[in-house]
Amino acid sequence: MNEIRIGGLRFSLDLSQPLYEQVLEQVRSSIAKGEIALGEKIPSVREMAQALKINPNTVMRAYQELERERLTETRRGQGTFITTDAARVQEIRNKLAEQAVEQFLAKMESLGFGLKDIESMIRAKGGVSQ
Amino acid sequence: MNEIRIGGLRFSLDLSQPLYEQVLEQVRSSIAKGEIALGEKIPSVREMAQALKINPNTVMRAYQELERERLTETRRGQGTFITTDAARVQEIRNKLAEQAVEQFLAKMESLGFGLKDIESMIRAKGGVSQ
DNA sequence: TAAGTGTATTATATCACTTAATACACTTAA
DNA sequence: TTAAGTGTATTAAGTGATATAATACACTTA
Repeated sequence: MNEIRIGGLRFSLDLSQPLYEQVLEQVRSSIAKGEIALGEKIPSVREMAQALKINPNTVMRAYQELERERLTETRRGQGTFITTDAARVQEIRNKLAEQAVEQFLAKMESLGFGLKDIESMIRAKGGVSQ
Repeated sequence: MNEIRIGGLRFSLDLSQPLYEQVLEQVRSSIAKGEIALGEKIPSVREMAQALKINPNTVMRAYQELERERLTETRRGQGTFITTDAARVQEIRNKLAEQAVEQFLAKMESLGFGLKDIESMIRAKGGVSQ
């Protein structure tokens, strides 16, 4: 539970993956899930770096990718804000989900599992709500 | 379609992932799927390296991991052979599938998707046989 | 004007991965 | 016995991604 809370966001970083990627994915998930409101300001690069105890450049790298995906808008001198474009958020959310599904099905297929197997395994594991 | 065939195995390598990991996973999948018979010999380290145009050390790394997982048995001077332990193969196959399912569900949950959503997306994508 | 933003640059360090070149122990077949 | 083919170990080197550090600049706001 190495969880860090800052500006309405939750982070837990480890060494299993590049830091910038973890920051990117966790902010992105928060946006996709609607845990952080559209138009809201997220912590500044320096603030985030200090809170997560990582280098500002590493945070920058994550923030720049978020902007490239148009999930955030950055205003020089003001800060970084979640986009107000709800459609864009849904677009990204669906794209990421599709990628996850494809990748998952490919993996399962490579192990020789069929659709029926996969469905029953998911139902068995299903600790997911709804 | 950068596919390479050697000793009943199919490989397609790229730069998106460590080479030794790709070799490992692709041999492992072939075993799990039963595409290569139990007890069968797989190409020698040097032979495989030459065919895939990679370094013998890189192949070694993959082969050693396969042996650690007890999916292969190596006999000095003779070669590397698929295990004859069918139960072990199923064990690994199921373990990998469980991991894939867990990781997938975690990812989907992080995007705010529930079980129903997931099931319908899988049915929609389902290009998998059976 | 001062403090807080995003941004860019240069340098350095570390680590995983890969290749290369050799060498050794073992097995098998000629 | 010998030669060729196995797995295995070692040492060295190069490369690229990642992360840090230090600094500077442009912009905005109070």
